[in-house]
Amino acid sequence: MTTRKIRVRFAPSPTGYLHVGGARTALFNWLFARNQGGIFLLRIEDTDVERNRPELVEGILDDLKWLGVEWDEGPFFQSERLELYREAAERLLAAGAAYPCFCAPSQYAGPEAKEESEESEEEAAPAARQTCPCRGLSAAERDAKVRAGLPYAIRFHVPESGSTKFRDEVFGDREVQNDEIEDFALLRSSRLPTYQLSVVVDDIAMGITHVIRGADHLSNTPKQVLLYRALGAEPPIFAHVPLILGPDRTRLSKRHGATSVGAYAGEGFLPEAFRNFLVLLGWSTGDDTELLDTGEMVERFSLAGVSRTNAVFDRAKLEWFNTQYLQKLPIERLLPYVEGELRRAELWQEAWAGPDRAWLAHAVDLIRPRTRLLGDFTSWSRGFFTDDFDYEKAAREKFWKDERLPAMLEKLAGALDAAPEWNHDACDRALRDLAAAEGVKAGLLINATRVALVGRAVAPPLFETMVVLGRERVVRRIRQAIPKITGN
RNA sequence: GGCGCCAUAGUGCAACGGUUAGCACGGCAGGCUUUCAAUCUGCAAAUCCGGGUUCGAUUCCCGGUGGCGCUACCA
Repeated sequence: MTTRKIRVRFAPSPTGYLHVGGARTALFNWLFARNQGGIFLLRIEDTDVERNRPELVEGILDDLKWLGVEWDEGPFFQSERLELYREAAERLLAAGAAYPCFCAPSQYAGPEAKEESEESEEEAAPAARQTCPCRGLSAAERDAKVRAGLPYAIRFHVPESGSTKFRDEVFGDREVQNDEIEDFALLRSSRLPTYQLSVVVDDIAMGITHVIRGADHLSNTPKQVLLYRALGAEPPIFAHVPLILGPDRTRLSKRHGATSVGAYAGEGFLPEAFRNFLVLLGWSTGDDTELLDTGEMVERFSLAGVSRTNAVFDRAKLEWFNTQYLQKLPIERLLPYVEGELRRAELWQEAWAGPDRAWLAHAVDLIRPRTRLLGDFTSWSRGFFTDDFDYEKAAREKFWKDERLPAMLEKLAGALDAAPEWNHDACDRALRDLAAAEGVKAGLLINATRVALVGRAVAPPLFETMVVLGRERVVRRIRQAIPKITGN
């Protein structure tokens, strides 16, 4: 096979945050590089001055790091390599592979014009391939226009016959007739390169061997292959990965709610869970394996396993993955995430990093079977970490109805206060003895007490909760709750 | 409009000429009784349509339909 070292790249443009589609592309590139012992580099495609937002770059890098996708080289910025693209364009111009175009940019209709033509129904222009009139200009005419100071773009002269072939590891060998390809722009009249030019120049310069990117680039690939050849380079191997769609099967966008990686990080998803979910969108191991740790992912990833079908982003499944990781993550890996969550909620206490670390671990282990997101550690389980919590309405209505409760809870508080020991069995015995003496089912007291202790109907088992909270707090919270029950 | 790609339960994937079409999420129904968003059990649910090829098509070919993409001096 090839002796050349595999080199791949992820090339986002800072026109927005890192969205899930881009994240998945980055992940695939990274996995492929790691699997092949190759190099993964990062390149920022910031050649569109209009839409470019430099302040967004840092966020994109942060999101990639959060995901665990780390680059070996870069980030490289195209805005710092403009001279390279200009030279390439000039070279193609000199070689006759490109020509200056003096047309006004506006005469190339954008999306709006397209909609208009739909309204005017039938009369849609049969426009096959539109050839720029500037292509036919004689050398003298061109010189005259240039000398007159007319602004011009540089356009690639696509061969009028023949076909262009390339290899795609996902979609197979492709072939496109050249007469289907329009003369595309390489350099804008502002002397800034278009994507088509800069991507090829850089991929050549950076020795990229495999271009793994979204399938939305599939149709434009022939243009780039033409450019590689015109620039005297061998095209890389391509691998276009299917798109990620929203639940309505249209391209994922803000309309579908959170689409940025950062939003999911902020919502309390674990990076390992998010990554696992992402890798299975458009790729599979070939068997029924779903839970894959980083090592397994790297080991098993291959372009052959990439699907050709667009995938719908399913948040419910993402939450399931998160739940899985939340349950299985070793406590020492989970604790830092919980700490972050508690800090955000302003509930963090320094002692939990020191002497009370074991207590925190105990509480987290008790709470986690019922958690799906990190936020669950500060929402319904808030009462474990602070006295400042409230009694959920649904919980009060469901478990604080019996009018005998205030009296019984007062007795329970007394019994617990006097219990010879403070552990699961002692609490259990104290409560059940009381229930028996009062002639009520233990469940009545258990459920009412749970609400008194943490304010929720859905919460961990009671006696372990008592152990975690400690005798003093348990007795106090039961007594504090009593008046609220009466008034209910 | 033109060109292209894709098509298995609601969703993500398996089955790459022969299976009762498998797994997971979600859904629904029960169990547990110390709540449920925890847990256990069970159930429903798919090969887009029409032609071929073949002893045999989810699978190969053609047509249709649908979805998506591209068709920018955006990336």
